[in-house]
Amino acid sequence: MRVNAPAAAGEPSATGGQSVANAARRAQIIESAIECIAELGYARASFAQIAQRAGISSTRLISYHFEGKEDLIRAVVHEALRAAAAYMHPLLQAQTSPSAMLATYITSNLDFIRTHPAHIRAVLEIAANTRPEPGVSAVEPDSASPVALLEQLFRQGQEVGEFRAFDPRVMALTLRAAIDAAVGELTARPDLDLDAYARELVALFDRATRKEPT
Amino acid sequence: MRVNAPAAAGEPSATGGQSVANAARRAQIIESAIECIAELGYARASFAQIAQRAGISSTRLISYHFEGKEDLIRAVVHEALRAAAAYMHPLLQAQTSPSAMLATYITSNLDFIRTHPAHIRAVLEIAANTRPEPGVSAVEPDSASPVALLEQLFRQGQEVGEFRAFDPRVMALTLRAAIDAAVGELTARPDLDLDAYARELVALFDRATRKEPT
Amino acid sequence: MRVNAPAAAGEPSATGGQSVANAARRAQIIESAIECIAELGYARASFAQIAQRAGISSTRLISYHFEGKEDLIRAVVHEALRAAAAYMHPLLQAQTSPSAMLATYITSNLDFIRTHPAHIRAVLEIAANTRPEPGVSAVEPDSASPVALLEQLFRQGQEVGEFRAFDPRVMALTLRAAIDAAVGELTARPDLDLDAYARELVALFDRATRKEPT
Amino acid sequence: MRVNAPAAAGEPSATGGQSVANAARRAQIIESAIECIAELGYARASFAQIAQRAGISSTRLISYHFEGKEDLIRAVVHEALRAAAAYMHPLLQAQTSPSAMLATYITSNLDFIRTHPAHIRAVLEIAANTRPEPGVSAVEPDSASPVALLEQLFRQGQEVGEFRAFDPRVMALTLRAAIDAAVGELTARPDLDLDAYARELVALFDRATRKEPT
DNA sequence: GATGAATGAGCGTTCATTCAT
DNA sequence: TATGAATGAACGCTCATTCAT
Repeated sequence: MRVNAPAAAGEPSATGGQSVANAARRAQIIESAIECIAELGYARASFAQIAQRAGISSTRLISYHFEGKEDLIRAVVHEALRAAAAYMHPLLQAQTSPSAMLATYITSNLDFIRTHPAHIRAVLEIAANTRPEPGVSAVEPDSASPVALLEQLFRQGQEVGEFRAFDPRVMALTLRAAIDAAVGELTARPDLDLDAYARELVALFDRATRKEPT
Repeated sequence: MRVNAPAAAGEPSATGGQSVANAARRAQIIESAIECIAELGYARASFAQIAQRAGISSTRLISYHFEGKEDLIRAVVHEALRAAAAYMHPLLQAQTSPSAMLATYITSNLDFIRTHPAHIRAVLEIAANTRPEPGVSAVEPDSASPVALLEQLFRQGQEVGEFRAFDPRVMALTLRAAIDAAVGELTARPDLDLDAYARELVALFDRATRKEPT
Repeated sequence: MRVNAPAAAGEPSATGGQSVANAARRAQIIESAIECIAELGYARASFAQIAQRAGISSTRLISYHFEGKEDLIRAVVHEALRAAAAYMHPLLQAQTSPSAMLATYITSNLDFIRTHPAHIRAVLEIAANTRPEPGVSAVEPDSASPVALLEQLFRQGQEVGEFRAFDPRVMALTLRAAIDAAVGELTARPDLDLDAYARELVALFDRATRKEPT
Repeated sequence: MRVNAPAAAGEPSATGGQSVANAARRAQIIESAIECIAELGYARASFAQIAQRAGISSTRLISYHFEGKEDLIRAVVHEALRAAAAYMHPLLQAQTSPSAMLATYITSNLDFIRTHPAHIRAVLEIAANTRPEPGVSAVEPDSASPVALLEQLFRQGQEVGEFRAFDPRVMALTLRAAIDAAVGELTARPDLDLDAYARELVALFDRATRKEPT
């Protein structure tokens, strides 16, 4: 008798090759989950709500395509970060200096927020509601996390002499928090001018990082 | 003649003069709630957990002293902000310039975080998990909110010519987010050097706000 | 150690001599209970609601003056029936024939309903929601119950030859039910013409009971 | 596209085509609810009691098959009235005159009471314990209510000259109340002779309605 | 690949009542 | 005579998940 099998027989696991139909269903459920979490908040985004919004008759379909709630949440975060990276990465790659990349990071991130507010809200809800198991960020496998990437950017700027001396991790945490705070503000005030917000943040972090002219 | 009193008879309401014993119990429950929320997260901080941690026999005692969960949460937020203000206010009042107040705000806030991490974590959990009813911040009556107070500080600094021209609200949101991010970092890395963190933030926001020397 | 004492020491029992202040409090609570039951229904007429409406700070005062909920309910029924009897009895006594008494019973009862709708509604709510313990009517000590009194009236009318032969108990139950149904109709349609209703019922039961003229 | 569907996904709704197994479970739960309400009274007929009597492991199964308690109660009333109508309707249709229909209504209704006492008791309990929202009978969609149907019968009898002039609504309310009172009497005295009771009521309402011979 | 049926645990809340002054 | 404080039990309801096709 099977006891501790992680996935039931006949059900697609989170990893490994799914069929095309499988993948389409998964994407549909993930999309529905993103909307639910963004709109209702993490706590109220139950399987029932997600299934209903996805036009699915039974919550069973969710547990069929995902190993459990945790698995679904992981997929939601993965999808949101993937979409953000897909939008921002090309723009960042086109920049030639760390300071230009910093400005582009802020601007393109707020652009992404404008076009994908639900994705962002969902990730923030999840991040706020998921207990970090000791030493493990629940959101990301750590080294590829947004904060780590920013840290790396700041370090590069310091190495090439464009940025002053500061703790790259503190600066990275602060920048991420600043951008995430813009999401909260946008939610509270939907008519917020994100372009102006971006310009403010660019100026703020430009002064905060730039090496003073001699 | 009172007709539609919102609170049930025989139970102390949230407002109005409680007896000493009453107030002590309330404080005990609030303290227990703060610990629970900080430790378990908002979602898992059930009445059962709170009662258990408070050494109370039944959850009924909580509903007896508070009108409902919402009322308890409100009391938790109120208590946490009150404690923070009680710690920071005297120090802020002792400063004579906006820039000095800014540095003091950051430093004293991180000091408070060090000594009252649970209070801070609880408020952040609550803020993250409470849907803001349109136009109404669930956490505070708005005008006295931490962000609004910072906004005022920045405006004063601009008026006296100490700070450069920037959007005071964006700066205020960013500073609050930066400090709150420090709480998250402290949770993930308990050995974090908060003094160093404070120095980094002071330098960061000093440069971000200060009018350039001519 | 006291175990099965029916009433706590120092507390007035339901029977026996209360002081004047005691009686006044009891009356106040009974009045409040009547209003609550009539307005909210039996199920929602909790001690909390009753105490609140009575302007009493604690439900403890109710359990102090009454042995328990059952005792309070009994007092409510007793008071309502007493008030009805006090109103109707003199009018009934003034009648000289059973048929006149029948008409007066109907008319005066609907008059009482008009002036004391809450009393009537409360009794009906209680009657509907109290399980009759085997062989015992929960509402009344039986022999003095409204139905029993009507039964006696019908029997007298038959003995003096005014009423035809019929089962007095069926007729009594039907008349009581007919009058109680008027209360329900009045609740649903507050503008109901009770005088007309009374005339209809008088005609109905006059024909139902009267011995046909030869 | 469905957006605000009231029922949770994955659970069968009260309306619409259920599967056979679904319908059977629903019927089983309804039956258990009828017995519980009839036996314990409305207030004590909790999900726990109903589930226990139905031999169901958890109350969750009830919330699974019904949208909530209100929905279950609605189903109980519907089922009871349906069963009564199914029994009485053919017999009523076979009658050719209003007065014959009146007698048949009384007789067949008491017959139904004899064979389905729990159904009747349950409906009466529900009717007594459900607050009628202003203008809306909680029990029935009004136009098809038992009282309305009787009203129509009396009106027809008046039109064909069989019944005297009286208010049809008062007569209808009185007849329904008279029959319902028989249920109460049967509960208090299980050995009641319902045939005799029916004969008494037939005679009573025959005299109450019939046009006097000239 | 998909589904209906079923489940135990937990939620916040309300209940009448008792304890201790 | 009156009261605040405290209590265990029960309520309807929602949760993610498992069983059996």
